[in-house]
Formats: sequence, structure tokens, C-alpha cells
Amino acid sequence: MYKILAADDEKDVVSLLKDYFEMNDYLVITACSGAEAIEKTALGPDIILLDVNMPDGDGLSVCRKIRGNVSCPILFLTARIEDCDKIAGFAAGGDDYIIKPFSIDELGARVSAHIRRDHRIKAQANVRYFGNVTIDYTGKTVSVGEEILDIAKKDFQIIELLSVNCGQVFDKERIYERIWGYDSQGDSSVIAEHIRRIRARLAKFDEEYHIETVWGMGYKWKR
Amino acid sequence: MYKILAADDEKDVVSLLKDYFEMNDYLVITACSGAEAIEKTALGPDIILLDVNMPDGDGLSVCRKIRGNVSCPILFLTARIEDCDKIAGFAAGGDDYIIKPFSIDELGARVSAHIRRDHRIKAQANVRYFGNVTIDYTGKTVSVGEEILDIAKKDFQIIELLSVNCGQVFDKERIYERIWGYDSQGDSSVIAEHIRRIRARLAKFDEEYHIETVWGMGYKWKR
DNA sequence: TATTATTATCAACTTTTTATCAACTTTTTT
DNA sequence: AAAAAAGTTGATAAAAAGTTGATAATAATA
Repeated sequence: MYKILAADDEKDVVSLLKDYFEMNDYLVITACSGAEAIEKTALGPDIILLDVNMPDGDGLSVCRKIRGNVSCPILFLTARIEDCDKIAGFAAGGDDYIIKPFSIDELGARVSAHIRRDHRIKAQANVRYFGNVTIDYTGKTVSVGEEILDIAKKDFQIIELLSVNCGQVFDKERIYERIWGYDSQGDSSVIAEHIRRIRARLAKFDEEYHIETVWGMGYKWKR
Repeated sequence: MYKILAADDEKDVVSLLKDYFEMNDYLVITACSGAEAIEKTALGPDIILLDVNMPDGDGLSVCRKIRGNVSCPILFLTARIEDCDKIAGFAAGGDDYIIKPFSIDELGARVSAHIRRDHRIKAQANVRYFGNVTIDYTGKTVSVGEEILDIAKKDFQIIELLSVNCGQVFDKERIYERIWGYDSQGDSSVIAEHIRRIRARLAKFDEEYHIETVWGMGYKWKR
């Protein structure tokens, strides 16, 4: 299930987008201001629909901050053709824009195309090596030396989150948000348990721990 | 404007790459041998396209020298599928490979994806250096030389507050407000104790004090 | 120099956070 | 439907962090 972050200050537009995409099995995160949009990038959307003219701050500075947080494609929504040049100048490789009023199906088609393209690109070159441990993000496997470990889905997701952002500390709430979804209310012991199992699996073949506890702050992946 | 270093002994390939990427607003640096490629890493490319089978020296030793010079992603070009394993074994985190013959647009897409990803990662790494002391605000670590110190949460928060606002004096109440929160009622000896522990940890490996007492006023971080 | 206010140090103590385990529920596979 | 695997929960143990108060040391001031 793909996550869409839809940011627009017009409530009508947001709710239209929400209804439409939820009907099509997307998970929709909404934001009604630039600031809110920037915050919610933390939830790791697969694509961002972004109105370029929101009241707080000028559009492009919001974009720039968002670009700093995520690498997913951004689809800019604009009511003014004049903005297109500015957008084009700003947009990164995978980005695109659409002019209001737009056909919702047209938007839907583009969204799905962009997500697929982005995932395809990201699916390439998708193994990393951490000492003895090899993680294949495409094949969803973790191996120590020649040995391929049995890693359950949630466990793999945690490994993925931490190892991709190697060295960065994630507290339990953050982990919960990213993997279970932002609205679930996390029990910290759930994560502790998953971490324990991951460590147990890794330790069986590798003396390295890889997931390090940072007391009071969370966990991080060590290479 | 991004810099690409394109290294291949086949002139045709090099000029194809040069034309294509210059058309797409990249600055292209070319090299026709391993030695030349190593030299030109000094120009600080954002990505390196590297043919693994160049005549001078074996491919991987060239790679290794390049890796020693730069931290940007390397995209290996290879004509032989057999090489892929070797490459995979050598490649660092952000690297990738593509097999000849390749679609130039596919290559273009990957190059742009890799550059963006690499820049994003580098922008995230949030470290500062104070003499011997390195503070990683993302990884929540403080190190003196090679030695990573154990710093507890509150201690780290104090270090963070002071070092980010290096040179500025914070009295104890201010520190309390910022770290414990406005409503908590601070005991000055609590902070004194934390400061003591921080100093003890730093002093173990570094003669520098870094946290300076300003009599009657508070504490400040000295670089 | 004596006095006072401020800061430093230490060790005992309390609280918070994490680890571990076993039982249980849910989901997936056979 | 049964079996197996994955995921969740709560109780308890263990570890680490945080706090406190008594006392010593230090700097500023009279």
C-alpha cells in the first residue's frame, strides 16, 4: 500500500484527493500548510502532491525543505501557468507538475506512473554490505556470510529502516510511525521485542551486534 | 550544476556520455585511462562513471585508489556480466553498476537518482568538529579522536545546546528550561553534576575542557 | 585575610529505560 | 482445518541514567 502526502491549503482539494486515493487503496496523509507538509515528510511517503501556493512561506522554500527530507517524487499542483517555469527550475529528476483544474483520473494515472518509476529506480543496486552481513533490499533477505537468515517481515522492515539510515538514531516512536503507520499508537515493548529477535538471529552467525542501543534515545545501525 | 567524471578507454563511449550529459546541463570531465581518472578525481565530481576494464592496471585497483580520494557514488560500466560479482564485492554504499550496452536514458535516470541520494545523505550527516572533539548530532555521539565516548541522554542534550550555540553563555536556569522544560523547577546542583560528568568524560581523552565556567553567569562551550 | 557566594566533587539513592521470557493472539502456510 | 510462523502483550529482571544532599574547593569581594 503506497503512501501519499497531499498538501494543499484548500480543504476541498485535500478532501477530494483523500477520498479519491483512499478509494484506490492508497494511504493518504494530508497537510494544510507548508509547515505541516514538511513535518509529515517524516512519515516516508512514496509521493508528495504539493500545492505550490500555500499561505505560509513562499512555495519554493517549502519545496526545498521537503527535498532535503525525502527522495520520493514530488508532483506540484499549481493554479497558475506562470508558475510552471519556476517549478521546472526547481524540480528534481523524478518530479512533475499538473495544472489546476485537473482531471482526477489524469492525476491518478500520473501518480501511479511516478511511484512505479521511482520504485524501479530505487530497486536497482539494492544490496549493501555491513561487515559480514549482506542486506538485499530487493530480495528482502539478510545473510551472514553464505548463510541466509530467516527474517520475518516486520523484522526486515526495521532492519531496512535502520540500515539504510545507518548511523542515525531512531527512537521507538519514530520506528513505530515509519513501520506501523503514523496513526497506530505504539507500545514500546513491541519494538523492544522485535529488536531482541533481530539481534538473536544475527548473533547466531555473526558476533557483531549491528543494532546498537542509544540509551534514552533509541536504536541505530552500526556497520 | 553537477560534475560527472566519465572514464572509459573507448573514445566513442566517452564522447557519447559527454554529449548526452552536457545536453542535460551537467559538467562533464572525461578520462581515457585509469591513471587519468585517478588524477581527475581531484576536481571533485558528484558522481563517477567508470569502465571497469581499462587497459592500464587491473580495474579494481583503480577503483580502490579512486575510493580513497572521493566519497561520491561510483557507477561502474561493464561489458561482462561475469564482472558483476567482483564489482558488487568492491562497491561501497552508494555505488551501482550498469551493463553495456545500456540505454542512455536509463543511465541518465540512475545518475540523477544517485546524485540526489548522495547529496541527501551528506546533507543529513550533521557533525561538527571542535579541535579533537567531534559531535554527531544525528548519530548522537561525541568522540575524541577515534574514541567514541559514552554520553547519556541528558548529558548529550547539554553538550548539544552548548556546542551548537558555541561561545554563548547559558546560566543554569536557562539550561534547565531548554532541556528539562519550562515548567520543571530546577535544582542548580543537578546541572553542576551533569557538567561534571561531561567534563570527566571529555577529559579522559582530551586535555581540553570545552565547557568553560563563567563565574556567576553560567557555562559556555569553547572550541 | 576573612567572608561570602558560587561551583565542584562524591557516593548513596531513586527513577527511567531497556532486555528477556513465556504466554497468548493473529496471520499465513500446508 | 490443522500446523506453523509471525506478531503482540505483560510481567519481571537488569542495566543505565538521573537526582540529591553533604562537603570541599574556588573565586570574588570587603
